[in-house]
Amino acid sequence: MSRAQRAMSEKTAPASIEEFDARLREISGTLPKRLQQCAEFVSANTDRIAVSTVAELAAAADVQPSALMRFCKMLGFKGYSGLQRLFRDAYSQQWPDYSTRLATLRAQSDSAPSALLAEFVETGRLALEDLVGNVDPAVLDQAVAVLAKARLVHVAGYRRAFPVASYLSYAFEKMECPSMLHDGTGQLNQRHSISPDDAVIAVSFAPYTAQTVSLVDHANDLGCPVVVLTDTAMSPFDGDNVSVITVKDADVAGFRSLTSTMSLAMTIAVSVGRMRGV
Amino acid sequence: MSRAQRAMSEKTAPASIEEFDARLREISGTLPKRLQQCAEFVSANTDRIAVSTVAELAAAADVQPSALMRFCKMLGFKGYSGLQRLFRDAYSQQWPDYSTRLATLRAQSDSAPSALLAEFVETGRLALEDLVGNVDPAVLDQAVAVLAKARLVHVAGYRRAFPVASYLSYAFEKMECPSMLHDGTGQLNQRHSISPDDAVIAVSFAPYTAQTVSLVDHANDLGCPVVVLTDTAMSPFDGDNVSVITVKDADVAGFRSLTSTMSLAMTIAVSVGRMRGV
DNA sequence: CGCACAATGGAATATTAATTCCATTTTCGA
DNA sequence: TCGAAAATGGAATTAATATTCCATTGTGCG
Repeated sequence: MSRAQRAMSEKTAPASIEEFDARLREISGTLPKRLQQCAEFVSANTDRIAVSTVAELAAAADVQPSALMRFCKMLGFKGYSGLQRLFRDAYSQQWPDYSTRLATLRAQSDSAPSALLAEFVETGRLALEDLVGNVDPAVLDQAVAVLAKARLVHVAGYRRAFPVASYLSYAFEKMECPSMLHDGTGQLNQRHSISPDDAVIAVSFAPYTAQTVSLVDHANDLGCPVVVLTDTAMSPFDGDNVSVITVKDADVAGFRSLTSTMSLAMTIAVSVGRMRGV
Repeated sequence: MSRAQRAMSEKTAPASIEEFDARLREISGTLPKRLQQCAEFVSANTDRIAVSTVAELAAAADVQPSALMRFCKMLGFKGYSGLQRLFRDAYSQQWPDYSTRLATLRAQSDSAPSALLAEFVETGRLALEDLVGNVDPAVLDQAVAVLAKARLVHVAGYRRAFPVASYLSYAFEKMECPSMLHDGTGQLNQRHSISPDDAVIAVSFAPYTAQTVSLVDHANDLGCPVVVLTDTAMSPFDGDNVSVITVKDADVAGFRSLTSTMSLAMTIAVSVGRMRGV
């Protein structure tokens, strides 16, 4: 066993990305050539660790798998799997398993409201961070353009999507964009007010309210462009004139936090307002 | 081999996330129970696919690994590895950390909407962080206790506070708590339905809608306890039976992001529901 | 009601990937 | 320049993981 290896074996494995970075900086420079090569490649490609095998990473770094193994041990890990676990967890711990976490929450039946608040806040924060990485600017631009061109914007969203719809409607009103909220009051069917010159923005989450689905289909059949904000790719919204934007908004205690959807909705509304204002 | 499985085997595997989504939508609904369960879980947790083993994903979706394998084949993949490869390849694009992605989004000078989205997200995130530190658990507990004791909860909030009020109303309905949304439809004045056995939760931001202020005063005069969610300590809500919770929700482009208020409102609603459920 | 076929769970097997081992090469001090 | 220790590459071994298979359960139809 080499001097360097002996030196590391006393150390314990990094427990976070920060510790990993620190350790890397600490040993960098004291390493033999091939291991230095590993260090450089790894620190420049941390994103690949979670999704690559040793063989792949070794090939990409132009070293032998065994060199990478030695490098991992140098950092204090038991092997490559240890290093990989760190990066996989860092990525997916962002979206913890809510079924299990909910169980824990329910278990502490005396759970104070403030614990629940923390849960909502944390979920909302992660949802927002996720939103930034998952929205395609091109799709967003296109949605805004479509809505800005419309003579009248129809806003639809029922049940838990209704708060978003109503805020959209408020924003459009404030910016003096002609819009109409399909609120379902009195079970009146307002869809006959939709014309091909208009546009529709619909918000809907699983289980997709039948009324929303049929409204979207109706508009699509008329040749009226539709923008849908929804939760998963499994949504039943489809058609030549329909563009779908998916937002992941995790549930807490059975209720969607709506933070991401709200932020996205406001972005669209304000952008439309600005574009029309010009 | 089942009919469904035969049908898929002719198809070729999705080559992109978009194709994957399309295929998922296509077969969804025609699937047997367990495979539908896979479809739902997978489409709601696409981010986990790249970093999980079949066993892990199956456990999280609460199905057998073999069910997940059948599901993969249904989509046209040769096995789980095929599906995983698709997501691993797409993984690195969304890896740069939050602040990097945010900066990228902001910098898209050709696209005003994405810069605005970055703004909304960042503001919302800060507001959420602020919220946890600034809400007094004791006040929160007291508010929950008051609402949980009520025979009927009146929910009020107009204009930009209305989305919050309507979501509160939705949550109460779902949890089977008797509640009434004062929505102002037809300018009808619903305040005479308030009795001293009830409680009111009102949401209002500057400039405080007169209707909300007078409703709160009315309830207070009746001896009916009131919880107000508002923005500053300067709000005109006051009275022996009134407890005020302030939430700081920053503006972007003239519009409140509502993320904090929504999170707080949901916390209260769920806590009330739980307390009543006992 | 019972038959046939589809769906499912779980264990057995095959495949792939991680890890170790050792022979060979390189480095460095005497 | 030689020898010893360190470093390295690549194959062999071991562990983990994906995949298949089959017995059992559920379901719809005659």
